[in-house]
Amino acid sequence: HLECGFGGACLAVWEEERYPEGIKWKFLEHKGPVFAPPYEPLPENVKFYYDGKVMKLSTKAEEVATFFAKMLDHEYTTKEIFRKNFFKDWRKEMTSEEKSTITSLSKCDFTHMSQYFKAQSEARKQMSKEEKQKIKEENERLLKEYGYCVMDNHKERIANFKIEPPGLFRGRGNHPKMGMLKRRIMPEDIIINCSKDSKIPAPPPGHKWKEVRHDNKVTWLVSWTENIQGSIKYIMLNPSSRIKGEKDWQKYETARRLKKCVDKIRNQYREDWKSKEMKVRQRAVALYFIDKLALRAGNEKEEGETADTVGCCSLRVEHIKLHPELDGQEYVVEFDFLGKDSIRYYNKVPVEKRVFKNLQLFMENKQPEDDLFDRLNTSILNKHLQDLMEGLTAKVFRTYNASITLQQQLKELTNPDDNIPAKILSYNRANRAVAILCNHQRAPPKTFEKSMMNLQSKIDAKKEQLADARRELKSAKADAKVRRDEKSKKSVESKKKAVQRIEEQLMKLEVQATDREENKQIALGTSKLNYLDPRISVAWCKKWGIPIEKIYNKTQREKFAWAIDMAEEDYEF
DNA sequence: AGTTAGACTTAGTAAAACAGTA
DNA sequence: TACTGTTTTACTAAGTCTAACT
Repeated sequence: HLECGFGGACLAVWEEERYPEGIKWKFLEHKGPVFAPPYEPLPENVKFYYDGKVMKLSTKAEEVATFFAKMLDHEYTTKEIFRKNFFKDWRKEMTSEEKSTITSLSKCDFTHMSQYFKAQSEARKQMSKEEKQKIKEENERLLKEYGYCVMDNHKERIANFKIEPPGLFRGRGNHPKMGMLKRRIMPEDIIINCSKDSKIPAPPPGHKWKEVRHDNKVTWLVSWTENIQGSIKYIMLNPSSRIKGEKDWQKYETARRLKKCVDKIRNQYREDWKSKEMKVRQRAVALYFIDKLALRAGNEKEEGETADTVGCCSLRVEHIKLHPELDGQEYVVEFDFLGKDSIRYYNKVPVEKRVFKNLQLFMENKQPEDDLFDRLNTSILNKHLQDLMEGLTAKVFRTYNASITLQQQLKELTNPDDNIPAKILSYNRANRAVAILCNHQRAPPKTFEKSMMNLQSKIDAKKEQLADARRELKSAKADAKVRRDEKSKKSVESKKKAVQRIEEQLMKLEVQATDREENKQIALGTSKLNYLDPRISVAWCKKWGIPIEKIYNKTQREKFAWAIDMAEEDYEF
């Protein structure tokens, strides 16, 4: 309570009990995962052709073939790496006979299979209401049975209780493993984690779990090893759960602690730009980028295992260009690299002279593919940060800068005289400033142009409606002047109201248009969900009388329940 | 100090659900 | 009621960071 400043009255779920260091729970009971439905072989009449001739595939080979057939319309089935990886893995599933016959992917004809799946999905769309209802009910039953667990004294929602079905791997960007077969996960691959005194979930009949363990130092319920990267996948709780909410709260508290010492840290790294030690200078310049530009830390990645993307510490010489002068500004650094998810980061930033000179130094005698910060990695950087503040790591700067930006922008942009839609536009703009800072992008929605046109025609229609209403008001006024009776006075009043109402509607539409246009390629969700201290938003809503539902939908309100409960209108990040 | 496994957060996209309208 | 555009949810890949190990 001292920490949250909430006083003794709060007995919210997320802070009712403190565990000793590292202990995550005392009791954990769940039903285990839901497996992907077994493969259903194609009907006899759906054919696969090799080299122009019908060929009946073994069940295993057929299953993998259907994965490819389902993706046929996608551009990546034309990519060489995808095809090569797919074919290699597909051949592993073939019988020796199939292997000797099928030697070239380009001779494979999946079009009939593809048509069949298209027809299937068409049929699914055309299903009757009753059939759809039945499916919905089945899903609800599954959720009810497997979608919840008991952790300590609470029934909690599980985030992903379904095991990922087999299919073809498609990484993002230019991924060297695209097209590889993601194998089917069996109970024998699964590790169950639950408490000893709980009812241990039963494996499907005829199967066994790989292991059942009782580790209360971790939060996951189920894990398995995935075959593409060999990494571990987990089933964990929903963001609305106590265990996630508490962690989220902690994250923002760490960022708030950074707020208290960020000036000192900034002074420190500016000093370090002058250090005799190259390692210290590199660390200081990198930290400056992380702080100023909200770059990610940039761990090393194994070459050939993933797409070639970088973060701050892994920047290479080829990713920046130095301009002593550009467009009337001095010491401009031009960044151009692929970050997480192969999203391009492109930015031209004027920097301080010392930073610029240091960068020139770091780049001396290097090839484009050499590391910019050759004496630095995330581990060195984070160790240093740890010394500056307990719990400080590179990512805290992103959280801190995102949240502080939201708070500043809200202060700056909110106009007390605005109505609610206009205030919400201001909120979205503040949110947008953060999304731009963090480089959260999205592909422009496929229907974007069309939807803008629709909105514009709505606006035009509304304008005409407004003009009509005004004309009517005018004539009613004239009429009232002549007649001077109650009835015509009343008519003027109601016409006035009508004009007002339409004006408001028009304004709302125009605001919506602006908002949408500005948002074309920017994704607000990621920052809202992961970087913005929700208490800032809650406080803002309280201060301006905006219903919280206008800012957070149901899921978001569940995730941020702790903040909605905690924050008052005077909350300061 | 470097390497790797493990656990957890952050990320964009596709599918599903919903809401508004013809 | 069917359709269409928008919002929400599901999905799972791709990061960060710690700790154990060498």
